[in-house]
Amino acid sequence: MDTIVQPRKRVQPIINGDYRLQDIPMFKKLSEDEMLRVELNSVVKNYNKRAVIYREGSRHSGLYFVLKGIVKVYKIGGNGKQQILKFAQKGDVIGYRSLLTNELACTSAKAYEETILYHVPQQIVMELFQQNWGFTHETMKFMCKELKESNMFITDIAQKSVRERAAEMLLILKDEFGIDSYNTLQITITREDLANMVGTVTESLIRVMSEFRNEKLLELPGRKIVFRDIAKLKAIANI
Amino acid sequence: MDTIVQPRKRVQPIINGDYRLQDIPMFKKLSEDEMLRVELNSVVKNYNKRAVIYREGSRHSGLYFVLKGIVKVYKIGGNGKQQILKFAQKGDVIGYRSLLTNELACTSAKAYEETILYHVPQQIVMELFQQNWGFTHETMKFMCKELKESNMFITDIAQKSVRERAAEMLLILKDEFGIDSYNTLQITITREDLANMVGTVTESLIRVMSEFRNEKLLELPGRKIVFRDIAKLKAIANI
DNA sequence: CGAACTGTTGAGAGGCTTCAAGCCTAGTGG
DNA sequence: CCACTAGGCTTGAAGCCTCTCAACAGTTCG
Repeated sequence: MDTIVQPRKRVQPIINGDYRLQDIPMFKKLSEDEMLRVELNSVVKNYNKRAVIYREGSRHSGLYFVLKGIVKVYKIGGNGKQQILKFAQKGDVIGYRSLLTNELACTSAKAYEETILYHVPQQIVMELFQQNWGFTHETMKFMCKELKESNMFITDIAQKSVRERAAEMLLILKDEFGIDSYNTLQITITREDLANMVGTVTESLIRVMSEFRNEKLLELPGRKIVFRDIAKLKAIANI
Repeated sequence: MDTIVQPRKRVQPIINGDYRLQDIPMFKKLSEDEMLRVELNSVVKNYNKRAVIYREGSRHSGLYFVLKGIVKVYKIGGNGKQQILKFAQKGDVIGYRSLLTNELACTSAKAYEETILYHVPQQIVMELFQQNWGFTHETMKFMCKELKESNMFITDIAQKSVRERAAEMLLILKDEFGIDSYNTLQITITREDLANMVGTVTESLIRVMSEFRNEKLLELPGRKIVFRDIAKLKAIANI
């Protein structure tokens, strides 16, 4: 953890067009010196599809920034069923809760497709928090965003029907991952995982999706999801 | 907002045994000078039972620390039904999300009984964040605690039955507000609000409570809730 | 090519909500 | 201080939504 410059260790992302550290809001706040200190002490990690990043109840240190790919963050309920809390993608941060509280992880994280993470060790992050308010503020804002989303989700799941929640979740995925020029959702997700996001069982989710297809709101070729009538979906979602 | 000492404005709480600023974890991290600056610029506010502190969609600035009483924090769903997100009590902070993001409030807060809050204006809080890492860290840890609780609640509400969630919520209230020597819960809460916490309708919550009474797990004299068999409640809650 | 996983539909059961009616209590005003 | 009234509490009945169980089709990947 010394501060001697070690050019060999200089990481690729800063120069690679596909995934640049500068794209991450928190890193924009760092000075050149601070950025160098981060780069000298951080590691780029590659994960295959379905590889576990960390597991509920385990100890892990530092922050993980998503440079590329998608990470599924979830909890296992008492009956062994997954509840998906979010899909983190490029620019998102995971693992900050354990870092700040020194507690064991309360969620699990798994690569949902080929994923590249940037791991910054605990000591470096804590240094940045103490010396760079802009970095800290961005982190706090990110936490606030997640808290707001959690509060909305709690209210929805407690009060809306499966049909309403499914419509809403599809629209959320659309906003987060986008659609192509044919209105095809840009994330491939299994029915089971969709159900685990919505908070229902696979069969119920499939029935609702079939309803949406029959009502010409969606097309469902293979595992793709194509939006046909976003306005009506919004009306159903009640947002 | 000048820094001239104004002894007249020195607030009571610091010396009143009932509610002392020193009891709030974040304030423990402040230097004497910082504490004085806070005191010179903050206001003690009293709220009657049912008084609104802030409303969803409104703008409010600064942090509210609970010195005494209980604050109900909730959201209104699409159908107008309340979802209670938490009961804040002595030592808790509310309103930090709007402060950090400069967005409108995404929840409402109401005094649940006679309540005393300590309001610290935005500028002062932001100064403290920038100059005192201990204060900032405590705030972040508080946010992490709420995020963890949100994640657990999402998983529970998505996967557990009303009966399980009701048992769990009673145990959470017991841990947060305590019981007296007769095992009586130290918060008086209406059935409707209990239902709004659990995420169900009043009638369903009442039916479950009646079951618990018939099974000798609870006694329900008037509006009091007396615990008779905490072990069995834990078994039902599945925790 | 076959095994394992994913997707789909049907039937049935049961948990939860809705609607309705009446009782109880806490707080208010005379 | 007491009567009154509004709001909180409770139970019943009916029906819908969602889950469970089961069977089978389609897909993916070693």
